Amino acid sequence: MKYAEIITDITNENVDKIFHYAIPDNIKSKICIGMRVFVPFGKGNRIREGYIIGFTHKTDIEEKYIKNIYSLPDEYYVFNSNMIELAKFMADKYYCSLSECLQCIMPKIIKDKTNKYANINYETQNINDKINTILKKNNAQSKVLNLLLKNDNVSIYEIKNILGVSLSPIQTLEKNNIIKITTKQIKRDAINVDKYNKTNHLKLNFEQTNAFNFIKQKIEEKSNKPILLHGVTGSGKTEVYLQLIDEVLKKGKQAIVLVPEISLTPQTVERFIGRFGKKVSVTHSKLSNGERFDQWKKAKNGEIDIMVGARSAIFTPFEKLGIIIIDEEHEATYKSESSPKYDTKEIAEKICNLTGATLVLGSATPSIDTYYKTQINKYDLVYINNRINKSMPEINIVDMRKELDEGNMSIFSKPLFKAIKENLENNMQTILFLNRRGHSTFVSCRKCGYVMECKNCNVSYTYHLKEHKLICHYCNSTENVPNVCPSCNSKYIKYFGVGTQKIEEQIKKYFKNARVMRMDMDTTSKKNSHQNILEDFKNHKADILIGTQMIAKGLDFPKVSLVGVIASDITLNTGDYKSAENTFQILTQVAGRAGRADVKGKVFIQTYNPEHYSIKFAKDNDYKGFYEKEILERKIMLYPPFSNIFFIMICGENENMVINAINFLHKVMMYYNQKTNFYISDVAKAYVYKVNKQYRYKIIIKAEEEIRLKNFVLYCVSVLKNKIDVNKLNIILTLNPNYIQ
DNA sequence: AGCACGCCGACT
DNA sequence: GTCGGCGTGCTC
Repeated sequence: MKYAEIITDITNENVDKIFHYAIPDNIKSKICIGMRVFVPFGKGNRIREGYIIGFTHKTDIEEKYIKNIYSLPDEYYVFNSNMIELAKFMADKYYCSLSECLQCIMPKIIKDKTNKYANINYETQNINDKINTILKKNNAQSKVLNLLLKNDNVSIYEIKNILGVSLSPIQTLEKNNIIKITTKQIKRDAINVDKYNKTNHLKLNFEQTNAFNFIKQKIEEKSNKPILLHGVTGSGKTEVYLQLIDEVLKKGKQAIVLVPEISLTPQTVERFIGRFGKKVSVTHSKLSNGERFDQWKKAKNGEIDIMVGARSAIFTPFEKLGIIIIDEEHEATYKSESSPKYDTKEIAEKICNLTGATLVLGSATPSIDTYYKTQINKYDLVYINNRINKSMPEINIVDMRKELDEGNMSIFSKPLFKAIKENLENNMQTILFLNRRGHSTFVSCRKCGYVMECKNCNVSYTYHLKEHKLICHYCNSTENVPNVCPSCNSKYIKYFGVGTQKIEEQIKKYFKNARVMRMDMDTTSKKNSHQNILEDFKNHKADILIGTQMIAKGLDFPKVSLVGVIASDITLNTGDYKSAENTFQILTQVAGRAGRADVKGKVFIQTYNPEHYSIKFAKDNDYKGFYEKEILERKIMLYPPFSNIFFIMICGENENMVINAINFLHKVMMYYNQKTNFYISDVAKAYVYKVNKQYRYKIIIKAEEEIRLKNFVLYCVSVLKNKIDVNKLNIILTLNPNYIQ
């Protein structure tokens, strides 16, 4: 083949296409698909990074315009052909450039693989004169200086590759203080496998065995239908995963296991490493790029066979992938919120189609979308209806309106208060769940109604007790609490609403001897604090754990026999079509924390909407009932999975420019919609319409067909970009977003 | 995205 | 007569 097909690392739609380069003889024997290359690009022939996605012998470009590949920086390929296919799929599906997708798949450190960087040493006396001496000579040193004069922080590795020089001129320049070489510290904490005790397979019960056999057979049949494992909380799904992975390993294949970041606790890691030891690697967000790269290489070289990690672990480059397991598949974090806005489940499905691996999705509360796919026979379904050896917790709904009628103005209803008291007396542990951090929701004046708001974002400030400050949850700006109302000068400026801090304060007030811990964004910002809190609570160093949704997932604490949900209405009243689904899921998940050992658990759900179906079905632990009701609602309202929702937001500091652009876009859409007949909303302010001084306006479009909808939006946006200068604006396009903003 | 080219106004 | 503003258009 005469030419290499190359995608540059530039992320811009104008250059999002294949460029053809000739292959010089000296690299012909080494070059292969998926390798990185350095190529001269553009009029200045600046050296840029590129990726080989194919070879060809024909091109429309005249021979004389074809340039040579400059060099190959790596000895190995970064992408195999499946990954290139995957990147193409992503670029098309998530409307972004191929370059962006390739760079999303590859480990970030590859881009600056070495940790030594060179710069001109401007601290040296008469540095410019010294450089000019050297530059006249036209030797290797002058080449290096020319490069460094144009670019800062060039890695030694790149200098050698780009210029084709040896280390020697670089060393000489350093010795003469012309350039300075700095070393970036890369920390490598490999997992110490030895500290984990080896475990063996546990005996599966009837339902687990059934699920295991079902999936095992699908793997053997090489079925390319994904399988949903619907198992109630505490049903032992993880043990099923472990034994399935063992089956896959026996066949010489490899496994990827995805769990939500907050479930990636030491307990989870322990289960996988305890069973499979050195074959397992774990990635999580706290790893450095260097550590991540180590794992990537190990996976590529077949030194490990199992990767456990959060969302991005889906791109682990196993050559013999046999199974992908996505646990807690309903979790919103599986959707990337920044470009490429990929859905991990869709990516996983694509990878399985490309490699023949089997996709297993697991959840106690499957997403409506996924469950729907089992009902229309796109996915297989297998379930575990019972906990391993215990009964489900007893769930009580508390009508907070009645409590108020009876004169109870406190955060805790009488039944919950009594249960907390009894539980403390029995020396058992309690979890109190509230989906909101901070102390109070907002600070307002009882006399004039003035509410303290953030200056940058139009949201009310949240009062934080410990800092005694008002904190904006959108931009993190803080302000002191006023003594008098800034509007009417009255003293009656007060805190309203409830946050986790307020609950902590109240518990300490009513239960003086109780040991209380709080777990939310504010108490877990330090490294390991998350693990430390959970570890301490597990060891019964506290009686009551108060927390936000990070305590709702997968924790298994035998002494927890009581769970209280303080205000279930918070997730219910978000104005999102998924609010019922989210409420049902979070209630079921948090209730599942109660009574996992030999004590029957009790759950109290406080709500002002006791009749709401999401709360009722959660009480009865009736997923199927909830699904039937919810899917009907979705069908009537034409919400996903019966439609696709496109969320378009335009942001900018100049509000008039934003309004101007979005109104124009709306007009274009209405014009072209005469043919397509989609549902198009009016232009509206985003829920939080000012964030970080940026004004935000939105349009929402609903349509049944995903591809037509996407093409429609992209076309209309291109019309907008041609007619109006949008350089100072940010146009955000999201198909089926997790949340409407 | 960058970078060069190019076509107008201000200044040595 | 030259320097420099950034609008336009191209990149194998």
